[in-house]
Amino acid sequence: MSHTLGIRQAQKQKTRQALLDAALGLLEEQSLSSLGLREVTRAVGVAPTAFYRHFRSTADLGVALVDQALGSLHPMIRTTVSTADDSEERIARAVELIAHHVDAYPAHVRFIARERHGGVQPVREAIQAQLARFAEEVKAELAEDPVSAGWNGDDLLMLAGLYVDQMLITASLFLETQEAPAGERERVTRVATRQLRLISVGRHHWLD
Amino acid sequence: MSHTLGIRQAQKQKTRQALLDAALGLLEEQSLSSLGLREVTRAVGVAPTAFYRHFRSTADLGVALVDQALGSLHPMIRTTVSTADDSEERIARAVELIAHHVDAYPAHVRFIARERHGGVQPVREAIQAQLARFAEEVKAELAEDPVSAGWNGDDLLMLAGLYVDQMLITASLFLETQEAPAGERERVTRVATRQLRLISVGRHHWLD
DNA sequence: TGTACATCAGTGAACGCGCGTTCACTGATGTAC
DNA sequence: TGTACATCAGTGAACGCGCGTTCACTGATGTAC
Repeated sequence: MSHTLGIRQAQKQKTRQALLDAALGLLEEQSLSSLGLREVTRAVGVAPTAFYRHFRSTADLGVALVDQALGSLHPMIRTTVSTADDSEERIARAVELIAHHVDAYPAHVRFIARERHGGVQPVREAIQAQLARFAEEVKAELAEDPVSAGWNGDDLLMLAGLYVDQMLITASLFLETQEAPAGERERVTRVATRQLRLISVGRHHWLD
Repeated sequence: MSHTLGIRQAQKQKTRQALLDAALGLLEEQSLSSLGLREVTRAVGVAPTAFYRHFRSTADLGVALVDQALGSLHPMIRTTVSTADDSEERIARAVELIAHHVDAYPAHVRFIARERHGGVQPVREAIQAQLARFAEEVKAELAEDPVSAGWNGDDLLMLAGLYVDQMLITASLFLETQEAPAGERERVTRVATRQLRLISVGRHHWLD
């Protein structure tokens, strides 16, 4: 049996998660920079002072959100990249994976896209650090592909970064289609597919 | 002689521009979503109520900032794209152009990168609309290049979007190097150059 | 050119409100014996 | 198992403060004659 939390700790974690969830919800319509501690506690239904039992500030809460949001993006990016090598079919499946992830965790995607260049430094840095880790992982995965024979490390990392950025851009575009007329989603799918294809073509002819 | 403003209108425009400039400065450390009207007027040295003579709200001011910021990005993107076709030299010059633009207008670049996915809807929409216009322009420019012979319109627009996004990402990376150890700038230059090169390679073999 | 009136960018006082933070507290949970 | 004490997540009152917005105002600039 794994470690079981006491009643007290379990309740504390539950409240903490409720604060994180409420914050994520409130961040659909504003930036972390303007998120108020009282807003968050009000949404959860606890006293404002309870906030301090879990976080020093909303910036601190933001850093915690980065881990949760990128924890969910992590498997998506890994799967997408290992899928998106070259064949038409596999690229199409990769784009579908991104679309499904946006459907499953829209608030996470929005949070990362918004705060990646947002006004709260510690959060920005946490996101950059995690994305850099992702790029390293993608690089390692690319390195095992036969297409990468003859590539040096810098170029592999460059390509990995291109994939990670491209995935975030595409995810962000899918997010916008949630409140857009039907058909927009298909358009985004087509554009994203062709962009991945162009990168794939460049990759195959890199050493020509 | 061009139209000369009266003293009153000239002074009004001066104050308006002072408000825009002050806001842009304050936005280096926060998002528009948390920018206060009183902060801005305090920085300029006018009464809070003077703000309403120029803007309905900080969101309204943000939309005005979009025009100014993208007005400065406009020539940069045009020149970069018309430069970045294929040859090694021209790609290198395009990346230099981006770096110089970031040096010249760091606050504009930061503002666009931050608010493109930021928490203020009208500003987000204004940025998306302008970037879409840029992509159309880039598409028109690409269409005249012999390399684009045989390309359909959708694919040209897809490539144009890829260039625009890539430029913003690169500009944003250069921005970060302003407070980073020397050498970071060279690293960003090298990575950006190779990413443009990979896109260029993909472009040349697109119809293979 | 001079005069009388209109315009309107910027003022300053006042308002009600929600903010972040402090503090001493309560009462359920945890621990030692 | 039962008792006595310690811990600590969440409370609720209180604070000083800066916010956005209203309003009637002032005085330099603009306009009509």
